[in-house]
Amino acid sequence: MSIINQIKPLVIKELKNLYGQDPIAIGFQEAELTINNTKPEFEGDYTLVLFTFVKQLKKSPEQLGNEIGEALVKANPDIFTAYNVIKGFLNLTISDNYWLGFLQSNFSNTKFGNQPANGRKVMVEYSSPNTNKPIHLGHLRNNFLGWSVAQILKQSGYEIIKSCIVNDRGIHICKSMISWQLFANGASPQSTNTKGDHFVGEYYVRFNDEYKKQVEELVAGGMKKEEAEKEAPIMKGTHQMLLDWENGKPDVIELWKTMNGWVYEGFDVTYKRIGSDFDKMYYESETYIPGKKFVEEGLKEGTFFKKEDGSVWIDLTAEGLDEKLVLRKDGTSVYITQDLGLAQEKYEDFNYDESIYVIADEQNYHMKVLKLILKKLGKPYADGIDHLSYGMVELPSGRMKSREGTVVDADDMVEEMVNVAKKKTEELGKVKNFTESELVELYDIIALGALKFFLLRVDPKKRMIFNPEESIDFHGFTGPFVQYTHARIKSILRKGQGKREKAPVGNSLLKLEKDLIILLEQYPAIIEQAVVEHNPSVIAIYVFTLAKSFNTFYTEHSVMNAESEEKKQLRLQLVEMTANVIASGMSLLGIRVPERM
RNA sequence: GGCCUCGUAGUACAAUGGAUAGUAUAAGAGUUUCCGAAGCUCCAGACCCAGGUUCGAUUCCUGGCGAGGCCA
Repeated sequence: MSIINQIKPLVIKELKNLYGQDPIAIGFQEAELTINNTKPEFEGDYTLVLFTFVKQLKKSPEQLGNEIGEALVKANPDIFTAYNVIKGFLNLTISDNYWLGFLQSNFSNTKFGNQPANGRKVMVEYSSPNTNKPIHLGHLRNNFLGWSVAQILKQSGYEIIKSCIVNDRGIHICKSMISWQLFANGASPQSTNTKGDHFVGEYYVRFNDEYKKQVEELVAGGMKKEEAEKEAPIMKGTHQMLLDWENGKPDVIELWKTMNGWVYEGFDVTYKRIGSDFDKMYYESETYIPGKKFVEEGLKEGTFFKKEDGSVWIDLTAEGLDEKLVLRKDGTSVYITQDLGLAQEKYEDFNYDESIYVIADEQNYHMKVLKLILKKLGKPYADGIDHLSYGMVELPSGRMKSREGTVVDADDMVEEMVNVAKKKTEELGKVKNFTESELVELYDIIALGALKFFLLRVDPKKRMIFNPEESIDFHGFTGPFVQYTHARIKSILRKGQGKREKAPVGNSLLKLEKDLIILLEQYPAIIEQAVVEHNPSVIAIYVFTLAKSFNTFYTEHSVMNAESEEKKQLRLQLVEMTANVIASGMSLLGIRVPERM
């Protein structure tokens, strides 16, 4: 258990001893105690805020602080060595022996921070691509978030099923298909040497160009715009194709399969490159049918109702929302229909305790409705549904728009980062003895490290801005900074191999040594926070802070030329644990760390 | 029109009902005979506005202004 959580019950205990009442009875809970890191300008490691008690106990903060501080030190000399009170704050100093004991029992544990299996099963649905366009920067945020949250939960003892729902049907897919029929002349990704998803994406764009042209021609011929938009031959063809698809017309199905196949080949390359993987794929072309069945059941059971025109609805006015359409009058499904069916199917497949949906925040309302409907239907899994809502990645000018060609393509982005990594590395000239394949791997590690860190370091809920003019930095609060720190430590450890036997207790810690240990000790609590919040950014921030703290220590104190042999052993342990925790934290973000760079 | 987010240095991001609001970048000044300078040190610079609750509000509440999103 982390030291901060050990302190709380001790404080409660002393309060009880000192003031003769059960503190819980007079309103104190452990959770209400505020204990913070002591600010660097004051003496101490952790600080108890005293204002909370002042009123109930009718004592001045100074008096309270001194009484509690003295009692704590007296009762727990092995933990606390000193205290001081400034204004309403009780600063506590933790004994060096505690920190040293902690270090010695954990420094070589590469699994520090992991938790044993807890028997809970969680599905994480992420990525969820559309088969008519390649993956872009916004999808990358989704992929990295989903993968990382899954990893964080996995290391914390949860059983994880990563799933992906592919949007592979509907009018938009037909647009790409008809465009291919009209313009491709039988071309394929192979014949044009194009990545499959990009190939199909081009025909989707081509559709829109042609459609616009046809509408303009019709309008020029005297037709009204709305009518022209319906009458444009390419659009009529698309609608026909959708009908043919739903009716299973063989040549349409064949084309659909072929073109989706191309897209999947392209996606596979990208997923492999960025490290996304899934345990279970779902396809909307399959889930829309259970969705309809789901609605039928809801009708029978009475939660849904049918209007005169035959459309099916649910009334959510009692919940402060409105009436929501779940099936169109022609019997075709809307988005929510499919999602209802899919939720049911996922539960039947895996019997999960929790189901996390990594979906952009523009779907907040939709997800709220989904959960609400499932709840109204009394589904046992409704409460376990959790929307991990993330903000859009925007350009300085606003949202990315495919029509304006401002979409940042994922493959291009990765490629660009690899080039930058190569250039920067060559400039520094530290990799002369690397083989060609080692270099390729290193550039990949750095490039993806920079990209993932950049997208994960921000609170998922907040939208973030990416400026394509400035390529992602390698200095400061970045992945490569952390990776570099790791490489430096590994360099030290190569020199000090086999020399990390136990250091004697009683060694008094210098400030920068203690700062590092305190941070290391907080790692499990940080992971816990990331688990509760489903938020990888706390890990990114932590790992950066740790790397920074190491760098400060490193310039000030020598490891291999330490003042004494004991100090050297201690620092080797300290540094090894730092490397382990950096590697561990980065792995939770899906980022590899190099031995040398 | 209704509902939901969000307003923190030039820029990009943190944190917190509590001590002087952190970090990075960019700008300025240093730093390499000594374990890796993708580093380190110093120096500047911000809580949208107005009320309210509180011993204490950047944080919670209300209103305004501004940005974004969703619904029909």
